[in-house]
Amino acid sequence: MSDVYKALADETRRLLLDELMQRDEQTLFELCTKLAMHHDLTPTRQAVSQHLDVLEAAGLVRTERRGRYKLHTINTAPLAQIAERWPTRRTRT
Amino acid sequence: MSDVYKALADETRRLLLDELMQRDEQTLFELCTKLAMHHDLTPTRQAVSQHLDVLEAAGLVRTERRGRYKLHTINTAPLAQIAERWPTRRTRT
DNA sequence: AGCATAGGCAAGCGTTCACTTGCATGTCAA
DNA sequence: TTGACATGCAAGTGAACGCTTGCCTATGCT
Repeated sequence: MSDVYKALADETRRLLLDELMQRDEQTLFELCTKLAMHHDLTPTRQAVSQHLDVLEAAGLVRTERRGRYKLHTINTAPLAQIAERWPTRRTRT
Repeated sequence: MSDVYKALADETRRLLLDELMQRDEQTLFELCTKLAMHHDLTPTRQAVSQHLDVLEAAGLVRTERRGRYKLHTINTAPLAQIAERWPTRRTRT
């Protein structure tokens, strides 16, 4: 779980998760394009690739090779555990 | 919210939140002691103080001065927003 | 085969971060 | 008032981080 928190610390990685929420199974180039179009971010392809590596190592992204394409899919499971660790205590009634 | 994610990136800060979940209104020294007792961590007082500053800046900790004591209390509200940003999609039925 | 496309590897660079050290401020009790 | 206690401020250091650059591998199409 330590890797999950570190993965979320970067804004670009959070935006990548946002884009994957919109649609699963996106390639590196698709995600690069959307960062530029939706968020005016123009990091290099390698930078985005490294971000995706971090997300995958944290278990937040699953990948699948299909021919020369590598498809990325979000996995929200680790995120649910964050809210569970520090649950909002019930207001005394 | 960006500060919230960065605040959570450090393990010591997450443990501080854990301790504040156990009991609110703890002083800097109390938290230092608990890090040592419960987690075998012995950072200096200043290091812990800086961590608490980060947590406060992120809105995850509220403080109140009472005489020479500064009491720290957790605020879980920002944490709930994390799970809301990337909700687990319902499995197709 | 030849070429374009999609992605991978690795070194280098500047910044941020966590931490320590040293000193200063403020509060309370005797 | 004096001393002990709780906290604050600031500079310095080493490591981690995000990013770029340059080159390499692999797949698919004509």
